[in-house]
Amino acid sequence: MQTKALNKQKEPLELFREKCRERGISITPQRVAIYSVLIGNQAHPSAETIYNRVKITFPDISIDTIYRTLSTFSNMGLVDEVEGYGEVKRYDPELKQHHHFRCKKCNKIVDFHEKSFDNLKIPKAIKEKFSVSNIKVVAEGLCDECL
Amino acid sequence: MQTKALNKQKEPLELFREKCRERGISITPQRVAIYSVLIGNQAHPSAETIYNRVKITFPDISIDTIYRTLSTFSNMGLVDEVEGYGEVKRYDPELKQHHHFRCKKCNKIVDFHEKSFDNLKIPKAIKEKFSVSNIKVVAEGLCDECL
DNA sequence: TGAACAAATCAGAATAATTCTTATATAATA
DNA sequence: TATTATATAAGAATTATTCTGATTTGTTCA
Repeated sequence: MQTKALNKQKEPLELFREKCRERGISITPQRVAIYSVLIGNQAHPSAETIYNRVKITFPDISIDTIYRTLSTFSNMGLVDEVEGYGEVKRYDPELKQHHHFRCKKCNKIVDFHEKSFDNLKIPKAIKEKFSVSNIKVVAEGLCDECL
Repeated sequence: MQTKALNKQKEPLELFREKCRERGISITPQRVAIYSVLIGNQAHPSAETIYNRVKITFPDISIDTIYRTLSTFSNMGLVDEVEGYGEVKRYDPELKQHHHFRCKKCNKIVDFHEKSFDNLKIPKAIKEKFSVSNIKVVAEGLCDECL
């Protein structure tokens, strides 16, 4: 059924448009293209990766637009910047609570869900001093390909 | 008592020398100086920060030596590279299991200890596919200064 | 619908972090 | 103490990211 496949795309794009309107952010074709690349992307892409994908349909887009747009999306809460280790920035379009496995060799980040990790109690010492908006578990090691 | 203060320095340095000998890594004055700066440093310093500290006693040291040495230390398991968000690399000399709070604004990373987080069970799906060497909890939000 | 204006884009320069290259110096070892 | 492999300094090179300035484009509202 084609309808279902189409809906998968349509829904988040409509959400995107709404969020833009709410915040008075212009809906430009570039932003739509970048957001479309992000939707459902599980690979925590870098700006460079996104740039290469968007260029296919948007050959004249500038890398600066990618960076600025990702920064805008991050401020809007449409994507998260996720932990790397001093290499390049990585972006995650998954907004539901989840956790990360990270490969120490190739820096791949893999999402996983685990209910028992979703309600960890923040220690008093931290909670009293800082304002914690999110808590996640990060497992580190070697991925299947690097093993 | 001066003795106590001195011992604090002497012990980890001896450990450092041993690890170097084990691995056949030369013990150079530069490496000793860099390791000394790291010992007990809770601030997850960057290469730049370490460079500035080491330069006080070692004015001619090269930034490249700092980078190479930190990389060597990381391979030796003397320090960990810790999660940042695409800014600069950060290093952590704390080897005991611990967890991190990270400020989303100033990128400060604060260690904390919480026994109940030390034995989280890695989900089967992850464990079966990857080799996990360490698991930690990362809390994110705003620190006291940024609030 | 179509001007007007603020906001967004492109292109390329600038900056900052990190790594590489090469010649020299030094730690380890016999 | 001489030998040799390793480490270092200096500066060039590379890469990621941001900035600048001129141009274009969404959005708004008459």
